[in-house]
Amino acid sequence: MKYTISQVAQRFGVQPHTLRFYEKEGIISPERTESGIRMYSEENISQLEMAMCLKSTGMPLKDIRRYFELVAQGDKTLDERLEIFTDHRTHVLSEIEVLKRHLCKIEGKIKWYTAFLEERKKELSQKAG
Amino acid sequence: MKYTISQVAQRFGVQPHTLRFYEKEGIISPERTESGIRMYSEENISQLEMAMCLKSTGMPLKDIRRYFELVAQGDKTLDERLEIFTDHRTHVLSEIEVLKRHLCKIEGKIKWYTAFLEERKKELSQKAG
DNA sequence: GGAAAAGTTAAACTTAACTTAAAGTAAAAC
DNA sequence: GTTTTACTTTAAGTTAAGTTTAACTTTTCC
Repeated sequence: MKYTISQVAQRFGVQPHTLRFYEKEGIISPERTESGIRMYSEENISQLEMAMCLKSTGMPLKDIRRYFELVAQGDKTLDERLEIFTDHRTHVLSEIEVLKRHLCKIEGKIKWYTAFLEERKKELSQKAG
Repeated sequence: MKYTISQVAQRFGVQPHTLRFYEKEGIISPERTESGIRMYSEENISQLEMAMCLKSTGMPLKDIRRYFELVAQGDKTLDERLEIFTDHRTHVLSEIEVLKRHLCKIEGKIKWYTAFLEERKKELSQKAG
């Protein structure tokens, strides 16, 4: 099964020009029909899935391009690709830790504000009663 | 205890000009000495801590400014401030979920590559042996 | 056959969060 | 007293990841 640019765009929630932009950046280059229309293969789709995974975990486009360059170079780059993933895992784990740590602070604030507002409500109803 | 701009900068791992930039953006405005030198109070420090917490969890500077504007307006804005924090908690939680979900994919790749490379190593040692 | 979608190149624009530079004055620290 | 450090303003530059516009051609779909 092959897909047109707008089908793929819709699937990934982006605009067609974004996919052309990614292509220009050397990330995913689909085959073309004789007349020059982009046709994305199933493999292109799963490449894009990986690209989106890396992107939404904070990998810059130039590093994503690098990864796909290595893929294109075949088996001799397996070690380097593994390294990219292990490094990126470390990065994602530390991002999660940062978020969790700060989440605690935010939840502390929420508790504080909630308690304070609750207290104020009580006082008001006492005065009223 | 009061702190100079460079002491504060060092503490938060930023440059002095970044703190001046935040001031220009209406986030944290320390008092000045008679001669015009910025002196950050303990309160300024804890404000900055909160600002950094919000920033590193993805809140844009303009929203951080808005929060401090509300703080400056006193108790009448408590509800709105609580809402900012509860909304932001939701945001952070969903970011953590996204990261965790994609982390699984990345770990899947790591397993796959590791197994593949392991297999290849075995084959090589068999040929050699 | 006409509308909708796809193609092209090239350049300008956008937003966020700074950074750098220029160019000089003033204050503080040792 | 001299070397840091801090101050000012204004403006331009940077990076990332697109978006928008222009201006026009070509294909495909109904």
